Amino acid sequence: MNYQEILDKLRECYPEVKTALSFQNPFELLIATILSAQSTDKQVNKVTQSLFEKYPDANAISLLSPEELEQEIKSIGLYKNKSKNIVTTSKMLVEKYNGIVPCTREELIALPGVGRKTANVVLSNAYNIPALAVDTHVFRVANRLGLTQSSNPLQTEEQLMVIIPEKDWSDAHHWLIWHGRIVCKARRPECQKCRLNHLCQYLNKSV
DNA sequence: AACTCGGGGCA
DNA sequence: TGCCCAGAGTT
Repeated sequence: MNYQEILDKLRECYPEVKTALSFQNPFELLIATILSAQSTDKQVNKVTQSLFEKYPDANAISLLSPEELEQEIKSIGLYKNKSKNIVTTSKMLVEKYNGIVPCTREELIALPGVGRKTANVVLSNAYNIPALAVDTHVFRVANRLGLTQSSNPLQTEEQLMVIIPEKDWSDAHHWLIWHGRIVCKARRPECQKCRLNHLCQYLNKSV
């Protein structure tokens, strides 16, 4: 399998690296990424605009009750868990890190609501620390294209980091997500429109 | 490994 | 009306 050919094709298909959650500072990116779990980026962007206007930092959100935060974010779904986690996370940021989002994977994952994928997003996008975030799209698309042969997201992450140059980890994350959302969808992938179908095994084999 | 959280967008 | 969404925590 020619990995480089697939990666070149992805870069060609998605030349400008699009980030659905384009947040400037680490705190906003962290909260937006926690909120994005199983929710669409449209839903998240709609909620975060007013949220960060009223409560711009960890200290402000740490003073809210989970019920108060629920009212701000209830339109995105899964809001009870997310409200509780975000308030607790904000309190931990204030108490342990002086309100600053930490920049190690271990410290990030220790925050409630933050798993490996969210931690990697913050590391790579907010702190420019090389990390390859694997979500459901990346996991599915990388397997279908034959970039990986993986049974869980951590395996996908490890295998992709071997194949892809470190400088491209963040870009590759976005290529694979965009491809997964637009073409290589979970249920009804549009293989006839896919510009990688000539070198993809998913069309001929059923994965 | 399976289950739960969930309102809103869209066909 | 039914299906699905930039995951994480619990059992």
